[in-house]
Amino acid sequence: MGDGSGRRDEIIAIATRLIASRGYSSTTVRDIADEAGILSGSLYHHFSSKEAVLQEILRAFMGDTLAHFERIVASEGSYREHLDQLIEHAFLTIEQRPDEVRIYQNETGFMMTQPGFEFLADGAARIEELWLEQITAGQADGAFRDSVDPRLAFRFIRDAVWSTVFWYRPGGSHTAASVSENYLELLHAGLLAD
Amino acid sequence: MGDGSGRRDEIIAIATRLIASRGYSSTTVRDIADEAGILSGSLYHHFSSKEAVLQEILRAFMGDTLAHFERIVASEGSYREHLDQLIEHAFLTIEQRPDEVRIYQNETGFMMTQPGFEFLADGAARIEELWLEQITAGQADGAFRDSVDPRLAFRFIRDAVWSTVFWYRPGGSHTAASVSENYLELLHAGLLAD
Amino acid sequence: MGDGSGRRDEIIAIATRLIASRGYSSTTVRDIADEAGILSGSLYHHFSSKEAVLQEILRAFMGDTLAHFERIVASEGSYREHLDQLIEHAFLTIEQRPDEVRIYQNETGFMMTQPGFEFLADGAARIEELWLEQITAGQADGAFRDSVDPRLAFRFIRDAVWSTVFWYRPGGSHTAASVSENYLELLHAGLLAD
Amino acid sequence: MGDGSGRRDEIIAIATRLIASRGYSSTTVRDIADEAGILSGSLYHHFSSKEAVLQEILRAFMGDTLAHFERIVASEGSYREHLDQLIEHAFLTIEQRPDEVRIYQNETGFMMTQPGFEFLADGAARIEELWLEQITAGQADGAFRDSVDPRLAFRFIRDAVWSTVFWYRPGGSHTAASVSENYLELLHAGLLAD
DNA sequence: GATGAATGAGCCTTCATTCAT
DNA sequence: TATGAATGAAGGCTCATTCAT
Repeated sequence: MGDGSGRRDEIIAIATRLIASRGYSSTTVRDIADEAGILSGSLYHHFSSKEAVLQEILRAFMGDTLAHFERIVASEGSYREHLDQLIEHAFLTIEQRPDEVRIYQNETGFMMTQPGFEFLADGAARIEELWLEQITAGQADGAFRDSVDPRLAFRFIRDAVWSTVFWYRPGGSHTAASVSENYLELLHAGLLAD
Repeated sequence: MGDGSGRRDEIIAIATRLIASRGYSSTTVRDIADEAGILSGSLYHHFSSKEAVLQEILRAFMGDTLAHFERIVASEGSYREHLDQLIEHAFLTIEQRPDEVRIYQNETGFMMTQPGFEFLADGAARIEELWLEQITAGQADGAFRDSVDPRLAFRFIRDAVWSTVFWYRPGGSHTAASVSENYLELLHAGLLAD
Repeated sequence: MGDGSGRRDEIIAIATRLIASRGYSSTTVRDIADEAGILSGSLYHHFSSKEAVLQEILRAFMGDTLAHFERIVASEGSYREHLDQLIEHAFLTIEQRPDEVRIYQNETGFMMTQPGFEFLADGAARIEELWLEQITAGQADGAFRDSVDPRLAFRFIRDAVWSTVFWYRPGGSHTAASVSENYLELLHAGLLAD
Repeated sequence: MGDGSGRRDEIIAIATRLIASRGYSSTTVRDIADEAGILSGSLYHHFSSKEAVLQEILRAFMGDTLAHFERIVASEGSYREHLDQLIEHAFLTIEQRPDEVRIYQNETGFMMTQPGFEFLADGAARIEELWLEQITAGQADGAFRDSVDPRLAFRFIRDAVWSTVFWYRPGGSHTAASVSENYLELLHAGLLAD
């Protein structure tokens, strides 16, 4: 990752920015080529199709995210610490690679079922499995409230956290860290006063 | 609402279903016309443009949602009760009008800035304001934990709740009511065991 | 001519105004119907087609013009007086029925060859014939310079005069009468000083 | 002028012929593409829109005409000689580039006010100015009859001369030169015998 | 006379993709 | 690697016209 043929990486970077802001189907091959300073037909020397570009973007994102998640749950620490780290890593990703997160959030739903994008469903399944293990184990050892369906808890957290990419803007009234902190507090203890 | 000219309403219903499942830009005027049993050009007897169809769908949805929300906060009850009712109404809407919710979730981001869709930004702003009033008032009277930024709390809830439309399917292992119940518990008391 | 069924005449009047200002092919049946306060389909109770409307406008215009021209050349007076009267009548028509003149000038070229519009070519031929008689006769009796091809003289005058409809606007620096006067002087004696 | 990219020039030539004979709005992009032996969509590789084609045709015509006119009035010679040369150049243009003249005559009225076609009004204004200078100067030095409004004289000549494009056909009973000669005589000395 | 709904043909334009050079 | 030209399919939309009510 990173040793790519220069031009290819440039194009991926441009495509990522464009697709994140306009959506995949509204971003044309010409848009991408224009910003790369070449003709649209010339893109096909680097990628076999428009879909292949998206695939590459999503595959890299999914791979990295999964790898990080696996590393976290494999590390030392309590289930609660793991959960917090998973969440914190999500916020870190949103801060560092917002375009990829936006693309993932926007396009994954429609693409997941397309041929060639099976890795999306597979990855998502593995991620859910991995979170579920932490939550159920944490419920079993008394760390987490066990009246809540683990699957629902996972989706609750996942959706709340990753959705922040659509409105969080660095330089606003919150830093990524302060959003993370607030969210963790809500997640830990809820909204009701003690 | 309800007195519609029959054919128009039929077309809106078809368009709603199609746009919800394929996305606005991937749904063609021909798709809609085909399902309505007419030629694509004939759609323009009923609507001035494809965008006008989307506008009508979103406007109705936004209007109804806003009206319900206003009614809830204007009703008797504590801030906490109001918040719970707002959330429960969201889940009810997701159950009863999932296609409209899906469309709203998917298309609002890109459309909000388009001319003719100003009502989206206006409505969203009013909704945020209305939730914020409940949260801040509830913090002031001690019902809600006041260490959390009300705006972040609102977005946290909003994103977690409305996102369920993308994966909740009636007839699965959860009813809308049980999802609602689990989410409320998490929201109230958090994930950590007492 | 003139006793028409009210509604018909209204529609003809509207169509005349519209076609004069936008051109025949850019004026839609809907444009006309809108201004008449009816639906476009309802126009077909009055006219069998869009072309029929144009035909009626042009037929009336051609008929009136031809009738006037015939009356002039049949009246008492010298060839030169006749020629002046023909020209003056053209200016009068431009002042009183500019929309019809504009339509005639714009659409006649393309329409003349269409089936149903043979009256245009026929009328134009009769008009040319009628002018030519005056010019050749005037040349024969010494009133007109005979070094000029009569046919060219006719077209020269016709084109110069009728073209004024495209730029003459009442209320400007010239009245129709003063334009007529200037043109007659140029036509009589030319631009060169004596 | 002349270095054009081959294909582009071919297409412009085809479009010029077609638009001249059918009118701009009745000439379809398909018509043009068919004659060029390509698909209609392929035209957009060369031109950004149908309007852009018309714009290019008219811009070239206006530019050339204006340049010639400027050269004439800047040359040595009396006002009368200049005027005659202006007229003769118009006839030459009609003979050599009749399609462009036809398009200019037919479409300029409606297009002049469209965005992107401002050069038409600008050019027309400059041409009028340039003719007016000759006429008024010629009146001042006694060459031209000064009882005629120069503006009316200009329009009289302009309309009579350029209108010939609609009926002049080479190979008929007149050559362009003989039409030119007759018109000049009429313009110089009028129709009345001395 | 008019409405309301629809037809059918066609229009301009966009876009991913291909391929000879 | 890139260009330049083109394809082929489709897309949103317009418009004259028809016809049952």
